[in-house]
Amino acid sequence: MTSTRPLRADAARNRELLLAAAADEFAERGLDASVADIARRAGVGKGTVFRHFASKDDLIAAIVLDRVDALNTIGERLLDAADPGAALLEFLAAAAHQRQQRDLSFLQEAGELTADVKSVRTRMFDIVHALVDRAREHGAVRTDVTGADIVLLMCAPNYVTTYVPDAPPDLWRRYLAIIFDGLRPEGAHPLPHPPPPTR
Amino acid sequence: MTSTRPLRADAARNRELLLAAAADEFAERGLDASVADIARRAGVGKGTVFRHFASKDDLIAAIVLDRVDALNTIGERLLDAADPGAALLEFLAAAAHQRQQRDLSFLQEAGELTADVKSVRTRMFDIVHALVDRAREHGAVRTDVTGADIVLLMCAPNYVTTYVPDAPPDLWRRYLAIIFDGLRPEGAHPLPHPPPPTR
DNA sequence: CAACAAACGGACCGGGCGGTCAACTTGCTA
DNA sequence: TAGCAAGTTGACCGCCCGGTCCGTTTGTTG
Repeated sequence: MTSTRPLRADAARNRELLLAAAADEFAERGLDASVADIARRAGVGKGTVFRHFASKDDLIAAIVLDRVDALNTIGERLLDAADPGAALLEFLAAAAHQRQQRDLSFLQEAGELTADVKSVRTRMFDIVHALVDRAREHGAVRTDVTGADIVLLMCAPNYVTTYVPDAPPDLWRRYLAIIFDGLRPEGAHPLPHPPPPTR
Repeated sequence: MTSTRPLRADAARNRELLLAAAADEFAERGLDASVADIARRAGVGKGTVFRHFASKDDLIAAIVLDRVDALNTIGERLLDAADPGAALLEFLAAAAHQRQQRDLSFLQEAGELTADVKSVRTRMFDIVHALVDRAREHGAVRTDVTGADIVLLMCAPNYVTTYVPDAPPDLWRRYLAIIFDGLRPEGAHPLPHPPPPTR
């Protein structure tokens, strides 16, 4: 355990400024927004970025960690909701709400991951699987979809809206509704391909 | 009209090699695969790339044009199919089949587009709208989805599979089926957000 | 308030990118 | 088959990126 003494006041403030600026910049310009731009947006020098985060990937990982962790907290709370179908829907809404798809792609793409990131990811998978299992048992979701399916479909609502310029901020709700209707048992047609492994 | 005299034999061959190599490279590595890699894969020098295409964007545009055009041809053929619901599904399958989502994102993102690209795009929108209208009138698709919705959802099946490493090549069929079930009238729940404008 | 470590900032570096160019090769045609 | 335009090539250019480094500033502590 690296017993780390508390940050100096200005350093702590800058760290938060950086995280916020980076999140904004990534949301606007995608993951290849430049470190220099992020620093400028936060009002600090570029060197400061690397004082707080070992590399750009490290900065991204810090953001992802925060957000997936927040999502996990929501998910865990929903695990004993009265209506499992509504709980799953709410979880997916929460995921879409904070443009989670970039986080997800980072979680998958990044070659080797920190232990932190790995653990938060498997925890998320577990939660999704549990939510889906409960919803399925409750008859709220068709019997042939798995947790792995939902993990993949999770960021689709947000993704499709990236194609419309100046999209209204909650257009994703429309596509989440359509996709969720496709997950319901009513009117389900058999699926032509087996699900991917759980991993 | 630039009345262009026919290409020399080796030049024509190299052009095809380049288009094929670029399509492969873009499919594997995404749109920021380097021009140098594309040239190497095609077995030509880097300068040759720029003799055939004014810029990297121009090369991308040429590929997109080809593929969207091919898709349009399929779409037009499907316009007078016996079963409009099946026709729409088949169109979406054709779109997913050739990893159309990168094309789509280029069509939308690229700031200013060639007249060619613009025309092929509006033609595609028209075709999708016609397919959807027919399917809706036939009762194969819920009444509250529009052509614009389908244009957006078109590449989602492919997109979601990009997250699974070593995905089986037609895993997208599974997610197309789920999404298409969400488009059917049976068991449709009202949508919480109006559709985006047609443009 | 003195003094020191912690934090900061921006010039700087190496590398890879898209794109250019001039010397060289090659397919076509008379 | 001779000659030339069309085509090819890879070294080269300028640019921007992630990351480093060290002289300077600043919060903290006794």
